[in-house]
Amino acid sequence: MPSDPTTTSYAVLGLLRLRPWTTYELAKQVRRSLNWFWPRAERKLYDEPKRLVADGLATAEEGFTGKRRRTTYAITDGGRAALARWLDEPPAARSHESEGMVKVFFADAGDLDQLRTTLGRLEAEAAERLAALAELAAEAEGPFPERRHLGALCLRLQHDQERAVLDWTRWARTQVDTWRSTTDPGRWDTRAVLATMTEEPR
Amino acid sequence: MPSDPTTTSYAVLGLLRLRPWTTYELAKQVRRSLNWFWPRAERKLYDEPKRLVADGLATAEEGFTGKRRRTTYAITDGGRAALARWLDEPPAARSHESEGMVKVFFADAGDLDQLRTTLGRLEAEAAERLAALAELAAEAEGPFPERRHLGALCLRLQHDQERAVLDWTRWARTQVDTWRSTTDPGRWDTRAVLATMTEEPR
DNA sequence: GGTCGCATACTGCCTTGTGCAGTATCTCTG
DNA sequence: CAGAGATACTGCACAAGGCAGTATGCGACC
Repeated sequence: MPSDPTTTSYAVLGLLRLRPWTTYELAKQVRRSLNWFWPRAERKLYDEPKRLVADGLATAEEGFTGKRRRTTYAITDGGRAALARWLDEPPAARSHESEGMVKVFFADAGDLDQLRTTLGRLEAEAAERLAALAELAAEAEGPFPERRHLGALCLRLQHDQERAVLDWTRWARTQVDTWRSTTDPGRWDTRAVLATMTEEPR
Repeated sequence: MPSDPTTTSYAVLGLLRLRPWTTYELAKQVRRSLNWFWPRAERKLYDEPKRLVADGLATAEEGFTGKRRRTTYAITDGGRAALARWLDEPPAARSHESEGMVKVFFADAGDLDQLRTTLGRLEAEAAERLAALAELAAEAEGPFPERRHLGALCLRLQHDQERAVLDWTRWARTQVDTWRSTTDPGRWDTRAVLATMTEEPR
């Protein structure tokens, strides 16, 4: 017997609820939307629907494009029910991974130029992502116009977070430029920066 | 021959550069600091130093507390060099995981109450994390006062992102409260929300 | 008509990482 | 002197990532 469905199972199930998909289409759709807050390798998205079928949450239909085999997956009533139940459960804690921040944190193992380069790369990344989000927001017609309001809600958060990162990279750059070295911030007022985080509204 | 060190390897190496640690101490230190932008299970942190030793980047010293075995790891010169070289490499892309956002995105599989509950949980989580960050910022003396400026830089970003999430949860709540159902936003102006993301400074 | 490049549609395999259970010993407190 | 919590790990099963490899379909261009 298969173990409990994972969040990734439910994410795929959520898409299957909208319409049937082949795994290839599923993978592309995930890259457009879910990838922002639930990134999963394409490889994984080819395995996941099989598990859903094994659990009775989806069905698989074999088809052909000429000689090429093609599996289309669709949600079942049991899948729809499981999805609705899952919405009630408390979500797992958020998690952020940023190798760039690890490099900033350990910047004192290198020099100021290395730190500036890392900050520049983080800035470029944030700018690119913000541009990609703006493009998504500008699209007049997405594939599911009846779900546009939910997309807008999610896009808004993604955008605000990306904006925060971009603004930070620029601020960090100006701050670091006043340092004497990665180990000596000179007259930089560390305490003042920290204080802004303690004297804030909740 | 072991494969290339991972980001996690370098993260542990970065801490070993500061002083020698036992894995237990290492795990606790990671939870305090790195966990915010490079979260790794405690289990992994027990394996990682062994690989560093195998690669010649660290050394292990067996010790005893009474009868209890205890391994203390320390960085080598090769480790210090590898760490400095690693700082030059472009960092991997950031990645954010939020099961809560997946639930918001697929909220149309459930009702408004479920969506409101999920938003409430996301808000509580963000508030807790923000409070934890404020506490870290308020600490007069951390274990490495000479690295306080780097900690402040990282803390600032973490704080700004958390703030963005908290503000969003509250905004989202007010918006959702005007909806008729999860599938019908009523007079809510989806287009206006999306427009704010396209008409912005870069 | 042919072939080149890109899209479609997967599978295998190895490594990384998570979560949980289990096994000790040490130290402090009442 | 018992019990609770901290210290210090290991084993195992499963989730997930990354890369290479194997096809076929289809449209563009010569």
